[in-house]
Amino acid sequence: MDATRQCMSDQIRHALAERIYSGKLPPGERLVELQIAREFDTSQTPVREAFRELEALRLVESNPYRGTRVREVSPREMAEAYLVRGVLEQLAAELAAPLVRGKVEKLRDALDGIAAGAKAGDAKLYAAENLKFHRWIVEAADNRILLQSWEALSFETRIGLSVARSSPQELVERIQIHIDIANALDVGDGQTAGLLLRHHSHGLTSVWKDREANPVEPATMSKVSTDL
Amino acid sequence: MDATRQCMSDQIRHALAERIYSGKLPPGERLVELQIAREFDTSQTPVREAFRELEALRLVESNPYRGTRVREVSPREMAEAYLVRGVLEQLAAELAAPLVRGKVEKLRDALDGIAAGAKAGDAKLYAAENLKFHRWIVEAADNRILLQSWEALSFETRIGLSVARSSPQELVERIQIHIDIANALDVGDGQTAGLLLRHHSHGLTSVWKDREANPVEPATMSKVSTDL
DNA sequence: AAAAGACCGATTATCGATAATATGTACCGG
DNA sequence: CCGGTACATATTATCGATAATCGGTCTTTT
Repeated sequence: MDATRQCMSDQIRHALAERIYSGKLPPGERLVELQIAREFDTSQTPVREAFRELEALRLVESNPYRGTRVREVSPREMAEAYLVRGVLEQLAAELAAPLVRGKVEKLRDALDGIAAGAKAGDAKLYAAENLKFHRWIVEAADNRILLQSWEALSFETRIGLSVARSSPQELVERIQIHIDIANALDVGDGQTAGLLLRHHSHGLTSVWKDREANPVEPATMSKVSTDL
Repeated sequence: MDATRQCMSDQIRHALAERIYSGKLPPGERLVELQIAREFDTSQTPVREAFRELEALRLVESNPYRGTRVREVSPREMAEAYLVRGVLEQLAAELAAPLVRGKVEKLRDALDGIAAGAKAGDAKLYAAENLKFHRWIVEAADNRILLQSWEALSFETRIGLSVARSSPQELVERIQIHIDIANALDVGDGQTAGLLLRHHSHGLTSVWKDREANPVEPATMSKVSTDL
């Protein structure tokens, strides 16, 4: 938002978020207030405020008098998040389609990146470009609330990438659906793009749902409503 | 979570949220840290922490060195929120249906409350029961992430109550769709229930879409909309 | 008179210190 | 040897005071 972050608490929040997303601070890692304060050459107060904000973003978790630590995301939560993300992106596609028909150049750029990453077996590049691809669609929907809701799930999904390992071949297989999505949006077919996105996201839940004793039950996707 | 809120910042957050939801603190109202601190007989620090948490809940908005105030929700945001809520509830219905088939007693209780509120023209009752109805479905989906995403929209929708107007007759007309939704869930038809929910929520966006130009006049505030 | 700048009061952001609480460890009676 | 209690230690929660910044007002300059 601001180029010049004047508030120390904002700087700290930014830095910590970066470390968490990058994996430098792994899930479960304890965050000690005075320790971080010393590192940033500041006092405890701004650190605590940064914690409160990070907590709201669900990046960290804190209990009274017991401290703050990087949040752990269970497989179940991952599966749940992908279900939600699926319907959000479906809506995004439906809203975006009429607005972006014939104007999906940027989306195809990300598509190229995805393909490059997949074929090179570069999971990091794939993840970055994939995120760019999906975000573009959600932003194109021109619905701020939708974007915020979607972003609120970014932690789960981003963290997932660094945890779940998909084979290079699986990545290559996922190229096609992204191509189909881009094509559908290009011709203004939001229904199709939406369905593809929802299916795509739903498919990813299977990666997670069997990793725990009690997996989430996905909806029957065979007859997905295409209304509205 | 805890019955005994030991942290002052939690107490403050709780109290302020209550006031905002109830309307005692109207949108736009400025919140001065030391003022609130004095009122709760505490210092500035816990108040600031409460602000950070409320900000994350999007109940308040703050700018560095410029203070914190109760967030204003624009008609556009309201319309956007209902679109998002629609797909979330659609997903909720699809997930919940197989789990609640034949076990929707509680839902019908809320249904009775909705009908009673509508027929009596009791907007407040209608609102409360309506909220209960929808929340029951989302909880029944047994997806914590979905519930969190849904709750994140509660501010927009709850605040809307005090701004939007619906005639008593409109409320009565909305009874039927709730009945249909409950019936569909009762027989395990999540597809139908989901579609009805999405349509229902989508329909409410129209209430907001064209309101930007002509704001509500105080005189007509008696007709309070209570839906969702 | 209008624009620019300095000043003032109010409020926020941060600090250093203190109180409160949790966790781990040694000690005690059994 | 074990369960349980008191103490020591580490860390969090809060406090009171100070520094930084904003917004408006009052000059000053052209």
